[in-house]
Amino acid sequence: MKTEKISELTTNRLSVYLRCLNTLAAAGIKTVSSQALAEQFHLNSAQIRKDLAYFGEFGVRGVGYYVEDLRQHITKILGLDMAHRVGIVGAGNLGTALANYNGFMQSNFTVAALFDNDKEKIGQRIGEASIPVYDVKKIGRIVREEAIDVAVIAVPARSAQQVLNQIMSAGIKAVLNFAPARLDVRRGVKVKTVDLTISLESLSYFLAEPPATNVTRPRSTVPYERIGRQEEREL
Amino acid sequence: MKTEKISELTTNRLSVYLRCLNTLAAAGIKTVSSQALAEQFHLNSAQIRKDLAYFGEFGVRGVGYYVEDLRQHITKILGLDMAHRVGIVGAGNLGTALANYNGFMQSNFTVAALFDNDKEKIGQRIGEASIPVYDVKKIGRIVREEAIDVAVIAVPARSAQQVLNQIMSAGIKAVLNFAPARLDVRRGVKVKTVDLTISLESLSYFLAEPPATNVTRPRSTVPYERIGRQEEREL
DNA sequence: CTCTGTGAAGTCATTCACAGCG
DNA sequence: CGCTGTGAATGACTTCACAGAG
Repeated sequence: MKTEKISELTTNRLSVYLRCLNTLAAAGIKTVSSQALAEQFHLNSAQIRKDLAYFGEFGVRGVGYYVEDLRQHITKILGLDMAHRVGIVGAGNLGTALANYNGFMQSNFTVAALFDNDKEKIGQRIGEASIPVYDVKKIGRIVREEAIDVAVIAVPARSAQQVLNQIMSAGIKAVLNFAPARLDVRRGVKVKTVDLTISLESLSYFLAEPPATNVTRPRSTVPYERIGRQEEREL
Repeated sequence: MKTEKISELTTNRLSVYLRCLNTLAAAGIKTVSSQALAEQFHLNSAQIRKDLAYFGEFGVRGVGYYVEDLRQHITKILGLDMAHRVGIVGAGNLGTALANYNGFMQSNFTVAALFDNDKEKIGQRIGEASIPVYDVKKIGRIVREEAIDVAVIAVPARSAQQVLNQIMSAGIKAVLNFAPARLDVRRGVKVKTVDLTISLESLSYFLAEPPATNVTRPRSTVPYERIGRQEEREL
């Protein structure tokens, strides 16, 4: 355990490891070596050990890791032992789809509010969970009242910066952004951008490529689609 | 121009450059130097030049790049001069939201079909564009009939591999996957995964961090949120 | 004897810095 | 003289390989 700075690549992989451990736990597996984990999920065993070693010595030499124990450690490290409350800005197609998306809950995230500037939508309630839609101007107040700590930007690119500014002013420190736009981010705030335009255009390049430069991949079966040195950059 | 292998990071950035050039063109700017481009959009000028130089010598020494000319070159390189037809598998919240999403069209993508296994949904038509929902079993035929060349996976994680297999059997070579799952990919097929679980859990880590390791960012204003060596890995 | 934790080596990406074209 | 295109330098991430704990 060395107190270096933790790369985002590492935290992304911790999330993957956690998912793998959940699978193992569900299958009743009690212990697992880094090598077994690597083989089963197409990861690299040294990388697993190194990632984990940043946070402590969780393994037992000659044995491996205790699945349940490691699961709890990673949950704690990722802060998933704390509940998070999410506010989604933009109650359009994407925003409402995300509000109904169940994948949030599994990681201890609850969608507490939607925000929009459309008079028609404000005051409505969305989905089975009946999540209220507030005026986007009230972000500050609602964030406080609802103890929201994570924001999602699901507005058109042209409004994204303005929305982000309001979000940051409300004191939110973690933002998931779906707008295909460059955003200026205040220090101490973390924005993760999911840019579908870039993803699609990059796929298009792959299709456009004349020869088999396509054979960039080392194996035909790819490790968890390589959460490695490719892709998953900040935007 | 050296015919090396092109990294996905480069193609991602080409998409960003294209977006920047569109902004410049809309503002009536005719030429731009790599340095001006870098400053305005928080990029690195050497990287821009290097990325572009992979594909040819588009610049003019002493002048820079002709905006319109470069725009067309990048459009061609990314294969965005060809129309793409998209099939979305999974007509749930996310799938239908994506079907209605307009951002696709701007890059010459058209959503031609949705697929689902829910009898209730099959036969319906979704959204303003009235996109038909087909039985997921008919992927092969519809892909042929509708000349679909890009697939989107918007189904639960447990079905994702099976769906991908059908997609690959239908001859699709480019896939955008939203299922938080490890997928085994056949050689010659490109899968880009957008894993919201990982994104969220990684954000959670940031919130959980006790000290200011938060200050990972070099500048307070971040270059297009750094499509660099951080994030944007394959999953 | 197995498997972790980790220094060292290797690989890949970004940035620097400059020769040389226009 | 300004700016591109690019080799060289730097930096970041991954993988190797092994000492040593259990």
